[in-house]
Amino acid sequence: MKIVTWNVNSLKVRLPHLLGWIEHEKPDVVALQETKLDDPAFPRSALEAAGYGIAFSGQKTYNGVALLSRFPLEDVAAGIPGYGDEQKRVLAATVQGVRVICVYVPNGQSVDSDKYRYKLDWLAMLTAWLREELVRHPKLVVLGDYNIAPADEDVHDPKAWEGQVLCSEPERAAFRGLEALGLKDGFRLFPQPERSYTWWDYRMNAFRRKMGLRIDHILVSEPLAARCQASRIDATLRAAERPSDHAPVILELADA
DNA sequence: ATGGCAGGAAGCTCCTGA
Repeated sequence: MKIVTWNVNSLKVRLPHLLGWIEHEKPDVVALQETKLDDPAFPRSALEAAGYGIAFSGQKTYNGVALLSRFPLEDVAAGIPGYGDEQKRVLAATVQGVRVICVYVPNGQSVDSDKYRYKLDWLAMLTAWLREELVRHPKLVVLGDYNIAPADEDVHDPKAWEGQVLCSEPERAAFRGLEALGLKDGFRLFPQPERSYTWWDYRMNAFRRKMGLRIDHILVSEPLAARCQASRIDATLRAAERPSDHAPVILELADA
């Protein structure tokens, strides 16, 4: 099973990119973030015509998550239970016996902002929920835009980013807290090229200058880690016309 | 110290992203 995550930064704008890419890459499961579409505007027919079952939880202008799957999406659920968050950032479904949770972690804006506080609170709620989910669903994948670069090797200029949002120690501690639940960073299960990033600022020719961060991740529970065969970032789309500022991350899982 | 770029909604500018 090939599973991917991609922050599309507007599904309306990126639908042609997505359709072309899934036709070429043929993923089985796709987790999308920042669809920025209210549910009635979701491009349902185009994605169904491409051969995917779909689930989505969207809102106008901001946030919005979706799951596409070539296999049936079962037990679809949006949001973190018991957490009254109006922002559409979480969508879960079971695919082929694997619980798949798509997450769009808050950005945080800057470490001295209210949004940073919200980000850390949100991550604490996510972690508490996933601890329970792992009991119910030992085969668990949590993938999406985490808005956290877990280590200095995930940052093009660690000195410049030290202590900044996306790289700050409390955010990294929250990421380690997820790992402490038994979740593994799927990308790092395999040798990877240096300067592997998933996001590059639109400004200052950051992509061409390889000034990126690795902030999109696919975490897998231990039973699934044993089934992982490969993982990579596909940066080709970042060089396209009107690109998303994020690149897809791909994980290949052996059949059970 | 600031802006750079992009998308969306609104409406001739601002908010958010990361």
